[in-house]
Amino acid sequence: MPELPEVETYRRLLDELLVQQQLVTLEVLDAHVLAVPEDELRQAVVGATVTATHRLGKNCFLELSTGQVLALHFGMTGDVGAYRHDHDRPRFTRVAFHLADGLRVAFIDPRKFGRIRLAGSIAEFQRAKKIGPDALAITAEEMQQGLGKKKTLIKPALLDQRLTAGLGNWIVDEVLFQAQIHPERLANTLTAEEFQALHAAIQLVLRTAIEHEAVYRHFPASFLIHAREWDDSATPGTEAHRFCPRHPKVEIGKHYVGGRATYHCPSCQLLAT
DNA sequence: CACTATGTTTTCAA
DNA sequence: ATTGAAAACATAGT
Repeated sequence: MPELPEVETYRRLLDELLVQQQLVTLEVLDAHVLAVPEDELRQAVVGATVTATHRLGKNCFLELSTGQVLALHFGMTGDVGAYRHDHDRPRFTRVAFHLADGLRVAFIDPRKFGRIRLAGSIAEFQRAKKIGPDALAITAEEMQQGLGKKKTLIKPALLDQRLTAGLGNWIVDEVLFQAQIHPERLANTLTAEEFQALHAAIQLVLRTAIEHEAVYRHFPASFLIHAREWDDSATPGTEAHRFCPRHPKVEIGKHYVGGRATYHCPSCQLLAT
């Protein structure tokens, strides 16, 4: 589930567990998630101390005492865990960083779309990956400048990490719902007021999600996310509710925009201006 | 078995 | 240079 709020939550955990700790062993259980040769990574990591953590969009960085930076991307299913003994190792742990006191920090990723990279600096990584300003840092004016020129639908534009980094599929739907903008509006037809509303919605959604450590079922009832199917029947009281939080009689629609499943309220989010 | 999935990257076309 | 559609990646869950 790693969009910006999840990655920020992971970063906070990694910060607590790793900062000022020395990495003594690199355990690679599945090299598929490594985007650098294993030996090179081991050489960079073993013996180094983590001096700080950072986040940019959906990327988390571990700054090493050597000056190098470990860049973690969690793909679609990445997660972070901690354990002390092999028999407690989380399922789907692909890489583990061992600390001097025995704690092991796991990079977990069932579907293996996540990647661990090495970079000289965050700035270098950002340039190489063409990552835009973080979604929590970007201003409404910058958004208007970046997205306002795009002759594409607003939803794919918001998902484009080069324009603003950190928004993923469900967050974009939530943001567009909160800003009451239809996902298929052309980006270059949005007004300054609409960019202001988008910016405010991004702040609201991201801050709320981080506050709840990205546990969706704890989000306010005013959020569209409850119409998604994930947290359904398993726990009583968490069934997907199919109606708009603002229009109890209007069913949330599901269709595909830019190839991605998209939920929106046909009453709040109109195509015509 | 059929189908979906929170993300990115590539490829091919218009 | 843009934009878009589709496929690919690897696998779990329903």
